[in-house]
Amino acid sequence: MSSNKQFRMTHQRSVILQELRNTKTHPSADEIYLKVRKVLPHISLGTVYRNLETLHKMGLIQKLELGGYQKHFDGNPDEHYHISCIVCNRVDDVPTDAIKKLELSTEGIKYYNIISYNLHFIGICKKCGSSKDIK
Amino acid sequence: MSSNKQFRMTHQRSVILQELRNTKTHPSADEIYLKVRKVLPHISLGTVYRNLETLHKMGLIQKLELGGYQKHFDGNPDEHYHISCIVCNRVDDVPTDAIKKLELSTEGIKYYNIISYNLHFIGICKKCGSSKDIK
DNA sequence: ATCGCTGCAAAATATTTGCATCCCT
DNA sequence: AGGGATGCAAATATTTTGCAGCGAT
Repeated sequence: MSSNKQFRMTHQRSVILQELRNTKTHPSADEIYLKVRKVLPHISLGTVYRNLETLHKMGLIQKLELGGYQKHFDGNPDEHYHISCIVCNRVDDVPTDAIKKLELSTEGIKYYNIISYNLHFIGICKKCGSSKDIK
Repeated sequence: MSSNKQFRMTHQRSVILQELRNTKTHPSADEIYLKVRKVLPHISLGTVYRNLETLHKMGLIQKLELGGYQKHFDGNPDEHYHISCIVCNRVDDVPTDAIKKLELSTEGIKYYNIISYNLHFIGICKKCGSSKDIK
């Protein structure tokens, strides 16, 4: 009824998806744009944004809204958690087994129909932590 | 040494803080701007942004980066969780006792020095859930 | 042959910043 | 008096969108 749109797998879309799958750094849209341009020099930033949104709707990638200025993207669509460095903003995966127990009772939440939750860790990465005053 | 700046409590800053403390809706910067203008008609949006940042640095308010387009602000600086509606973007507090147990083992995370974590719930609020096709 | 997708550029949003002046401490 | 804060406006930064032509199915 509502959204029966056919998604196509264009060359641009495919290259963006491959780039994300081959990267562990959870890049932002403009970082993806710069990388993809090495393969497709004429691709536009608008196309990158549109494809990231589409790939997200297709369930093939994750759109990470971890705060900060930009959104980041993750080629792994399976649920997992992230940790980001408050100094350099890098984003890493948190291995699922790092979380011993997450037991929630959402009975106290009456006004909402809960769909999911995000657990996002904030810290300082080894690189930034060891270089205290090197900006 | 590094940041020994003296913060002043100006009229504008005070009004913004009061507004946030009297509001439960976790407003965005422009919503705060519109409300504060009723008291201070000549305040500028830049001043609102600067003060929200400063009040955050002073530890008096929280800056919520819950994804989505804008940042939201919370006059309650104490740690608590939030839930937002994917339809209308409203943000509510999650009562602490709604969380039965959150037991984490962060031993699996080696590369980071963990400072904190955000637990952010996503759902559909009663108002948006009951009106299925009313946009 | 559809109809979604692309490149380009302009527009829309959100936030930051330079500067002269103001005013809290 | 000193230096942080303000108002105004211009500048950034990020993301979205209109449009004519292109191309996947």
